[in-house]
Amino acid sequence: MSLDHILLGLLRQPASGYDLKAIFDQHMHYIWAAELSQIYPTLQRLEDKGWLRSRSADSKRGPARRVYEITPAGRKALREWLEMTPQLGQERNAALAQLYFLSELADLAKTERYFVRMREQLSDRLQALQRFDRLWSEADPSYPERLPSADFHIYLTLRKGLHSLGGLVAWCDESLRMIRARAEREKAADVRPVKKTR
Amino acid sequence: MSLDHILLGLLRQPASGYDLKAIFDQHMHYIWAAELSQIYPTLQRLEDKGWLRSRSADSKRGPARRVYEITPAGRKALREWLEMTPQLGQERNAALAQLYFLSELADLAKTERYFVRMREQLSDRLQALQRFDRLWSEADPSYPERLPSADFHIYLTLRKGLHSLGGLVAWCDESLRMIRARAEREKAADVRPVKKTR
DNA sequence: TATTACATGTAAGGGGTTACATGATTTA
DNA sequence: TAAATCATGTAACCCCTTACATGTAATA
Repeated sequence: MSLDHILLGLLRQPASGYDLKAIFDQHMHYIWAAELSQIYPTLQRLEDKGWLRSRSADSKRGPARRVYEITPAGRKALREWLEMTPQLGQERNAALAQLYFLSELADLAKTERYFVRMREQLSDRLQALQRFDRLWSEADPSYPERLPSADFHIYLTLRKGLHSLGGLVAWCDESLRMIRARAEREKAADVRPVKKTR
Repeated sequence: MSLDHILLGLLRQPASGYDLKAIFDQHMHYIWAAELSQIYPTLQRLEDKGWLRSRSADSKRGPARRVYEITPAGRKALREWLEMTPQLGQERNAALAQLYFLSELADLAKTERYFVRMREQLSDRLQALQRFDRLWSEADPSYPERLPSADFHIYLTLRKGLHSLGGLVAWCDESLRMIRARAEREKAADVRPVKKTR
């Protein structure tokens, strides 16, 4: 049901399916992903439901655009969703599941590689958010304390990304320290007995 | 594909579908969720594929248990999955989407309520993890530095939970401070003009 | 001339949830 | 005697992804 309500939220401003895809990719990628093949039928369904209305508009190239907009009934549904308690979903973290079983490989160097890669991916994302944060703060004198309400709420979602990615990068660093200390101990425990038994 | 490999990982120890459900709920809830209605057909499919084998075993009450176990081919598939780069999925965070649009309600008290509830849910989870962490550390003298390899990897997944939940609770606290400061300013800006225009 | 961007869709299939069906044994 | 636990499964449905179909206009 979440995609429905996200589309309602975005369609407080009129937009086509194609436009919405661009918004998902450019501005909401750290919150929700959606493909065009899911967006188009969802828009039709929401229009059938009376939560959206659409009109045809011509485009410069390609077929005519279908531009959707929220209706009063849609706005009511959106507000009801927003009044709900925060919708925390179940965890489904494949990367964490890999780590859970990674001792199967019986090779600490593989675990170290896992964290090196993980850290790279996370810190790329973190740096992108930090860059966005910096550009915003430089461009907008009201940032962050006196932002208009809509921007302030978006700013809070940005802070979430910075906090949780920051925490995860710190986790990687801590883990790498522990893994390397363990590797040292393994090496020491491995070499000495061999020498002794010779 | 992740559930397949998680089941392979768990079935290095023999277990029935019913047992696996209990493991998901009790030990893997912060990593992955699965329902019995998904587990049973998946086990059959993995057996057809040659990654699992099963035998019938009688139970004290209810129908006979079907106990599954990984095969050498399954272990190969598991290891290949573990060698893959960490499988970070796309974000799909409904609660964050709610916050993104929450200015629609035009009521900072609603935003404050959102964070109060969010903080409750997160700190419940955090406290459960902290409690588990504490009990483990008290029960196991090898904790955490000299844990056996399998336990050490599970410990690292636990640290992830502590880091990211800790970061999120800090985010809630920071947000609540900012929201309350904003509410103060709103009140000040609201009351004075009214008095003036009278 | 080939690729990219614009623009809308359908079809097939995978992954997951909710509800239903069945029935024995233990506990309250 | 009713409820909870043990135990296995099927059916219908929803959400999402990948692949396919179609065509125009600008850009490299």
